[in-house]
Amino acid sequence: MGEVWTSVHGAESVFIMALTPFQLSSLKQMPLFVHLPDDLFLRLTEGARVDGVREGETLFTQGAPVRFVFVVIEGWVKLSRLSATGIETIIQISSRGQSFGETQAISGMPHSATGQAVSPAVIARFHASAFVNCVQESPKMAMHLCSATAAKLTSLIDEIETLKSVTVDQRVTRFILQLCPVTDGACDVHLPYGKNLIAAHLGIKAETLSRSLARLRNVGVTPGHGTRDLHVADVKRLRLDAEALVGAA
Amino acid sequence: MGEVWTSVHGAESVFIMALTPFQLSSLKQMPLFVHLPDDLFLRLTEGARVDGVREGETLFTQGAPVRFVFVVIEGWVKLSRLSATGIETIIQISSRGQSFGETQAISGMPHSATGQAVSPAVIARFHASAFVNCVQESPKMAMHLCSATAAKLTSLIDEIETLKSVTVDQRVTRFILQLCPVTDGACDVHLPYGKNLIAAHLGIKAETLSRSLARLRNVGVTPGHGTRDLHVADVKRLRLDAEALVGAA
DNA sequence: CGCCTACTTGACTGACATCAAGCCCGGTGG
DNA sequence: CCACCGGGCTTGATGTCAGTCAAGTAGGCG
Repeated sequence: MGEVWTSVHGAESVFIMALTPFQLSSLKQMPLFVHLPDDLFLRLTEGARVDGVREGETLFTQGAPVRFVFVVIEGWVKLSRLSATGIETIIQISSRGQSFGETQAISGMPHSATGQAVSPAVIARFHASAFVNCVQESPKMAMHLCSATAAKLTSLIDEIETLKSVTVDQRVTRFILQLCPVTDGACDVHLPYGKNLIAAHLGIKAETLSRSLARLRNVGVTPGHGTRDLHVADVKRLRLDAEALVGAA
Repeated sequence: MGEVWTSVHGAESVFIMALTPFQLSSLKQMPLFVHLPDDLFLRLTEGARVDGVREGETLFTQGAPVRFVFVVIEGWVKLSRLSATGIETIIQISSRGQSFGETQAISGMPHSATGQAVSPAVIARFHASAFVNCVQESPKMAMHLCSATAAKLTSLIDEIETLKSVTVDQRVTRFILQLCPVTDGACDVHLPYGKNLIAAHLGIKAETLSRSLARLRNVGVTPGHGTRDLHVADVKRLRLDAEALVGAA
């Protein structure tokens, strides 16, 4: 799948005005659209476009009116907020299948955060008005939108719980566990973006992350080949260790 | 308005099976229902009930299937989570107009947190199935549900930002500012629940809250008559001071 | 090959938690 | 009205963990 997008990847903001059948079928698999009737889906995608965006490119800005609904197809997008005094807080880092702006498009609220690519990415965008029409005409679409939003709410609640009640080592461990492709045994994981960004995402400083990773060597998390690669000796054990640390806190 | 509910307040879980006109009109004003067509609203409230609940009463439990959609009419409800090791994390403390379970009712997910009254309260509850029907039949209702959810998302994002980037004194200040009935000049505020709970809500310990309040005396926040009363010398100045503290961080 | 940036490591500081008294207020009973 | 308790709140002393500042190292890209 990735290779088909590669041509887009390399280019700088290549705009594809007419979606290829492959792009359409990819989009259709996104959580927001899986159960959408075909006719509505086709109408929705008529004004849509898919583009490759460069790392660092800003998709939308906190406080700006919602003109598009975005769906991440490939790559990583950072959701962040800038406080009055210029301090950036990372709310979430999202990838494949995540969408932005749907709820605001409906409610007419402005974007509540800024979205920025933190890797080369492929992003689909729909006109907000088309999206709203689609929801208005299809109760089914509305229901799925609600479901998608519920999932978002849950993930934010998780985030709050993590921030409030979990030590640094645990947060780092959870983050690594999320990246593990298996639930048992050994595996290698590749960090999807730089350590500075990971640290910010976890609500800590890069130095602290570094120290934490050093401590985690005791529980079988060792550096891999590159600086962005880790080796986990035993995923299941790591999960258990993470729980144990909670008890200690 | 409060006085009409008082009779309910005093009683222990008095169930009112048929809603009074007054209760209906109160409910109609809740964010979730404001723009709902009258006929749908009436159908929705047919199986609904409004009850007075005692302090400490649990409305729903994390992980349990969603049987009702709740709306807080009076009082305070604590949303919390219990980790595997028995540590409670407070997600939010909600009051008048807040609702729970709507999105989960739609998506079929279980409750993602536990809801418990932390003061005597008046709560409306609707059968989840009736609620879902209502949404299915009314795209308008679906839209408003999305709006309500968007507001929730935003408030959780605020919470995350606060937890990640704001000092204790600031969090305490923000909390007090939320309670101020005016935006300018002096005022008295009454803390809606105990300091232990407030501290947990702010993600700190009771001792830390106490010390923070002591420090805030320098910016015009002084103890009032009771232990749950505070006097704010100048709300506007307090707001400015809160910003200033951000810069220092 | 060399630079530049990202990452690591160390020493120090500071903020919040923890542990431990003590205080104050609200309630109860004399 | 006062004496007395009890729990929530406050205050102090100390510990711990993460942030800060600063130096050094290594990996990646030209």
